[in-house]
Amino acid sequence: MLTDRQRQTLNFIHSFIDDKGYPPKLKEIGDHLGIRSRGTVHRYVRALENENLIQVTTGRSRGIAVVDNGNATRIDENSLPLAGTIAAGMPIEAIEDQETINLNEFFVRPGRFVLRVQGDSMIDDGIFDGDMVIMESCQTARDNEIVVALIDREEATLKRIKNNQDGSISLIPSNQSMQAFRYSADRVSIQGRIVGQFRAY
Amino acid sequence: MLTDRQRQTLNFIHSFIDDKGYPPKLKEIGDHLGIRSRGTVHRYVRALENENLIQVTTGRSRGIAVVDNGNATRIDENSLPLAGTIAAGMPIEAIEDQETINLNEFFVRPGRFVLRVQGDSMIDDGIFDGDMVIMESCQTARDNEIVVALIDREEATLKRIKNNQDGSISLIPSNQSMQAFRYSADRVSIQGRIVGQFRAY
DNA sequence: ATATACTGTTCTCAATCTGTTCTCATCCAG
DNA sequence: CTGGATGAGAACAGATTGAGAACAGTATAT
Repeated sequence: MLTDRQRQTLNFIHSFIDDKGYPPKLKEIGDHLGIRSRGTVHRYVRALENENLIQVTTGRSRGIAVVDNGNATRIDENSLPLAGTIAAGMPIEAIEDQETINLNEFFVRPGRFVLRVQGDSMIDDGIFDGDMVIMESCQTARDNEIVVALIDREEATLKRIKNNQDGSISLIPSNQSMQAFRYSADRVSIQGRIVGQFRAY
Repeated sequence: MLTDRQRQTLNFIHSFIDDKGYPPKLKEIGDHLGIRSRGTVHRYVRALENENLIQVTTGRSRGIAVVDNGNATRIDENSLPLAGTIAAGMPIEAIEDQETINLNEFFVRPGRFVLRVQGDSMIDDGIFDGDMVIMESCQTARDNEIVVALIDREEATLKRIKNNQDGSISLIPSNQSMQAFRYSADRVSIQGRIVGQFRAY
């Protein structure tokens, strides 16, 4: 069973090797963890060796080798590395900072639900046929929000909303070839507003 | 028979381990449940141990291990209810079948990473400026796949790929107002192919 | 090769964190 | 009212963490 610091140490060793192709020195580990004492770092490395997670060649610099045991030594299995923005002129492999993103923590909250989108009424907002949208339950919405609205308690649609001054509500598709519809307020009930969208290829 | 708080404690321990890969500390449990006293949390942990639902290594931090009994009725806190397809004329609230979707299980695999997209070169594929794309590391790609390609080891871009018969490679933006570029194969290295896309509002 | 700087290793000391055990107070159902 | 569930917090022991000294082996420059 690893302590927090031991886990962070192992994590760093792995990503360092992934990144550079060779293992780090004690000082490099310490720099990353904010530890000034090589002795302290060495204690963690020793602990990891005892747990059979790495192998250490005694005495030699960079003498750490990871033990490739099949049962995934990846630390946070539910996170993906955030490799940065694609545009700047940089190889993806040169990912230095180990920022990660956990999709569940990012999107999953009480009161949210997922809908599969059918149709092309929102393609100008990048919501395509077959996409999934993450909605948050709510009863009201501000202008221009994308909401699921139930019309006449029968038909549910995903549209941008506009609360008109006369009290009526316009539901506006994001598709140049479709036109908005206007309903009296009592015919429309908001079911939720969009908080996310995703798609699998 | 568990009390509400005991059940919540057990649920949290399970999902924490699912999520992070290691068990929580008493304080972390308390933070999640809104309990300031480690002593109170400890009482719940002790109760769960007496019910044989977890095992505790006395004295050590994160010394909790789950007991894998089949009759686990726990709620998966990391899932969202899949409310169905939006189009059929049904109120969202009338969700009968509790199909759920777990974003992490859906998208997170070893060798994948996330990129934030900058620019409009893929808007016709519904990939907008600021969106995130989930990529899977790979060296080759088939025609028409969306890939991250590194050009001249300098510039990384997200484009559709086409392997031309003469050995050159075309990188095709999904934007009517932009044009494709063709490169000799040795100038282009594939970094990964798209497997998902998501966006937060 | 030799001197010098660097790196790994072992130890100790001090501060902080964490689990554990208790007691006291509050709230609620029967 | 009584008993059970819940929460706060004090007090303590042991675990965890960080700093740094001291030493030996290794790497590097001259």
